[in-house]
Amino acid sequence: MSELPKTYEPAAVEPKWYARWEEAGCFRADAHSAKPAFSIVIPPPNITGILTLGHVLNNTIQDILARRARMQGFEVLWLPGTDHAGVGTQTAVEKHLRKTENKTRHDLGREEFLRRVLDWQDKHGGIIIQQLKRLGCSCDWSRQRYTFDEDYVRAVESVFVDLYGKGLIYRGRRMINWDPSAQTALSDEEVIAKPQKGSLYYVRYEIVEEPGRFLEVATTRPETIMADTGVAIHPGDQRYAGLVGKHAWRPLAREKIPIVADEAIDPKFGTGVLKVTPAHDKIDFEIGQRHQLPVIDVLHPDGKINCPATPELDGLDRFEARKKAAELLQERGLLSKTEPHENNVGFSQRSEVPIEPRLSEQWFLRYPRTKEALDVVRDHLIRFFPQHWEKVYAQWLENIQDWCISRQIWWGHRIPAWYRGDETRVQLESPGTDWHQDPDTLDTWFSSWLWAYETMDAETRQKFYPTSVLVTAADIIFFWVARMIIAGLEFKPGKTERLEDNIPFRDVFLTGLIRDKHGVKMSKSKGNSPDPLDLIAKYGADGLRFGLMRIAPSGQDFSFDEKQIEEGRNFATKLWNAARFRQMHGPSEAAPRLDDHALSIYSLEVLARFDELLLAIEAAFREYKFNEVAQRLYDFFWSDYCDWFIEAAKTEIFSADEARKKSVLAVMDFVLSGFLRLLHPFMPHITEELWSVLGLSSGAGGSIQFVSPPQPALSSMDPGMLAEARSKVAKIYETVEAGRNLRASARIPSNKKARFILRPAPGTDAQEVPTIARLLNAEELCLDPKHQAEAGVPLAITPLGELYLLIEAGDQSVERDRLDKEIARLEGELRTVAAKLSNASFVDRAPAAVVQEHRQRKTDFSEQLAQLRKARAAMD
RNA sequence: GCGCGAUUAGCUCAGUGGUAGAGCGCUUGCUUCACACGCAAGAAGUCGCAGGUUCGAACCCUGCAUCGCGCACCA
Repeated sequence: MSELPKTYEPAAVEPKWYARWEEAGCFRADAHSAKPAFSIVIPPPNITGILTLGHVLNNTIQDILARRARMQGFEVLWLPGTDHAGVGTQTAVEKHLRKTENKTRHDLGREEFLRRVLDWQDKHGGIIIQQLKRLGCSCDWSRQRYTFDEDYVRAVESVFVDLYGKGLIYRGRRMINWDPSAQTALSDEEVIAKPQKGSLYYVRYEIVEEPGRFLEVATTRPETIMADTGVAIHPGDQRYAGLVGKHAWRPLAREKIPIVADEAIDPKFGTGVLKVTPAHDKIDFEIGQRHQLPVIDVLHPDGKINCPATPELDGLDRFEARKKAAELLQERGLLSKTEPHENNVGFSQRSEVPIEPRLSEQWFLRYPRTKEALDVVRDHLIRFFPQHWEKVYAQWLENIQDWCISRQIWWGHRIPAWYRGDETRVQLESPGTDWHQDPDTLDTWFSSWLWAYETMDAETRQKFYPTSVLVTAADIIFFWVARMIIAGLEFKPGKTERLEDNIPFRDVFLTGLIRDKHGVKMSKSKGNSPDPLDLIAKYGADGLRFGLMRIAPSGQDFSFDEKQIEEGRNFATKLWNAARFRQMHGPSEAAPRLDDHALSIYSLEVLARFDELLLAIEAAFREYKFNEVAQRLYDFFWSDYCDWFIEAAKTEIFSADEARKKSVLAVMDFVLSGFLRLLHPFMPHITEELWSVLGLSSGAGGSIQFVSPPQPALSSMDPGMLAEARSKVAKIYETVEAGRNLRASARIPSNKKARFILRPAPGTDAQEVPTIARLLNAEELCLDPKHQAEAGVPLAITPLGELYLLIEAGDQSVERDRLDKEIARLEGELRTVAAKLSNASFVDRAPAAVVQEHRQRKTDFSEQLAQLRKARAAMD
C-alpha cells in the first residue's frame, strides 16, 4: 500500500483508471449472460459535435444508472453511437466551404460535396466519443454504432419501403415549411414561432366593377401581393355586402382577381378583408382550394422575389422587397396607412431564418399507432419522469399531423424511390439503368427513430430490448421520444407481439435545460456555455460530475455556476483526505467485522445514519432524483462521517486501548467501504483509486465496479438499545455545540484551549468526558455536581447539565448581553409553545404525540429559562 | 386562448401539514498532528400576492401576479 499524496490529482488518476477499465473490458455487455439485463441506448450526439454541458448532464446520469446497475448484479448494456445529423453537418461543411473556398455545394456538385462531408467527418468525427470517455462514461464501445453504418442505412431504407407498401408513406404536393437558407423542406417540429415586431400595411384594392371604390386589405406581407389570386371577406360581413362575385384590381402586377366569401375570415382583424395568396400561406392555400383560385408562386427557393412582371421587386430578397413594395404602393396612392404590428413568425430551428410556407412535392408519413402510443404512456407501460411530461406528449399525439420526411439536402439517407417518366417505384435497388433515384434525403429523425433497436443485432435484442430507461432532454420529446415509441409499436422488434415487449424503453427520464447565470439557455452560438473539457482540467471529471449532479434538480431547468463544480472538486478532496487520515492509522480491512456489543455510541450513531442514508438514496433513485442522492451522500460524508464521527472517534484512535481502537477503525472501514460503493456511480475514478489504494477489495486487485452495494449495518440490532445510544449521542453533540458557542461568544481564539466545568444532569456518563472535551477543544472538562459558579461566568444550559466556561474574570458586559439575548430568545419560544398549548382545539384535535412534544418543549424551556434568569440575577 | 413548470436567505437550490434548511457569498476566530479545496461560531428569510380549508399551511384548495416552456391562433 503506497502512501497517499496530500492532494488528489484527477488529471493523473482519471485517465489511468479509464484506460484500465477499457482494457479489462469492464463495460462490455454479454448477450449470453445469465444476469438480468439493464440497458440504455445513448441519445446519439452529432458525429462532428463537441461535448457540451448538456451532454455532460445527460451522460453522467446514464453513467450513474449503468454503473449502479452493474454493482447491483445486472448485465449492463450502455450502447453508444453517433448521429450523422443531416442538416447540422451539411450546414457546417457549407459554412466551411464558403469561408475557405468561397464556394457553395452547388459549385462542387453532389458527389464532390459528399466527399467533402466525409473528409469533414474524418477530421472532426469521433472527437465527442473521446470526450465522453474522458468524462468516464462506461459505454460498451465495442458496440458503437452510427446512423450511417451500412446496415443501419439499409434498415432505414427498408422501413421506408415497408411503410410505403402499407400506404403510410405517400408523395404529394402540399404546403410545407420551407427553409430558404438551407433550401429544404422542414417538419412542423423544426419550426419555432417567435413574436416579431413588424408592420401592418393597409393596401387599397380598387373594385373593377365600381371604379373609384376601394377595398382596404390589411397585410403584413405586401411583397407577396403579386401572388394574390383573390380577395376574401366573411360571408356575413355587412360592410362588404354585394361585393362577392365582383373583382378587384391587384395593386401590384395589376390583374383582375375575384372577391370571394369564406368562413375562415375573421371580420374583426384589420379591415376584415384578406388578400388570398395561395402559394405563400397555409390558410390562403385552403381558401384558394375552396374557391378554385389559381396558385402563383413569386418566390425563388432562396427567398428572393421571382416576378419579372414587377421589375422593381424581381430578384430582391423577400425582406427588402417588403419595404420596396410598400414604397411602390405609397407612390401609387394605394397604401392608406401602416401600423406597427406584432405577430408570430415561424423560424427555422436550424438556420434561424423565417420559414416560408411553400407548396411543394414532398414525401409524407401518416403516423401509425398513435392511439397505442398514447395508451402505453397513459397506462404507464412507459413511465415519464417527471410525470407531467405525459401531458405534453399526449397533447402532441392528439393533434398530430403528417410528417414531412423528405429533405432537399444531400447529406442523409437517400429516399429509395425511383422514377422513369410517370412511373414511380419504391424499392431498395434501382429497377434498371433508365430509372433515376429521387434526389432527396430523409429527415435525420427518420433514421433516429429506429435507434432503440436497430443498433442491436438479433441476439442483443433478445437480451436487452426493450431498454430499461431513456435519458434525454425534454426538448426532443416529439422529435425523438414519441417517434421511437411509435416505431417500436409499428415494427415490433421485441421477443413477442405484446406491447410491453415492443415499447423501446420502460422509463424515460427527461432532464432540464442548463441556463447560464442570467437564466439564458446555454448554447454554442451564444457562447455562454463553458467548455466541459476546461472544467474537467480544472476540477476533474469526478468533480464536474458530482457538482453538476448535486445542483441539477430532477427534470427542472437550472442555472449553471462554476462555483458548484468547484464544490464537487472540494468534495473529492475531502474524501481523499478522510481516506488519507484513515490510512495513517494502519491498513484497512477488506471485510471489516462489526461486533455489535463492542461498538461505541458514536459508532452506533454513524452506522445508524449510514443505514438511513441507504434508505434515502434508494428512494431517491427510484424517482430519478439524482440531486437528492448527491446531496445526501455529500451531507452524510462531510457532516456525519467527518465532522462528527471521525472527530469523536479520535479519542479512541489516539488511545492506548488497542481493542477499542481496532473497533473504531473497523467502523471507519466499514462505512468508508460502503460509502465508496455508493459514491462510485457519481465519482467513478476517485472511488476506484481509493478502493484500490486502501485495499478494500476482498478479491485480489478487484475493481469496485462489480462489488455489491452496501447493506444496512444495524438491521439485527436491538432497537431499544440503539435508540438509547443515539439519544446519548444527540445530547452530547448538543452540549458540544452549546460549549463551542460559549467559546466563540467569549472570544476565545480557536487555537487556545479552554477550560469547562459541567454540573451534570442525572444520568450523565463520566466515561464520555474525554470525547466531549476533545470535541470542545478543551484543555479540561471537569464534572462537578456541586459546582457553585461565580456570577458572570459564561453558562449554557445543556441536556447534560449546566456547562460553565472558565475564563479570566474581566468585562462582564459580554456575558450579560449574551445572557439577555438568550433569555429573550427562550421567552419568545416559551410564549409560542404556551400559546399553542392553551388553545383547546389544538390539545383536543392534534395528534397526541404532537401535543406531548409541545408539553416537553414547554417544560424544557421553562427550566432553562429559570436557570438562566438565576445566573443573570446574580450579576446585578 | 389552452396547457405545463417555476416563484423559499445576496446567489444556486432542498424542503408536501406540527420549532424555516444546505452550499456558495458575508461577518468573527483559527495554519490545532486528514483536509485553508479546511475547522469552529455567527448574521441574514413577512417562504410571489390575496382569499379559503385546518387546532395548525412554505406545503392542500381557489384566484391573481411575474418569469420560463409547449400547443393553437396570428391577414
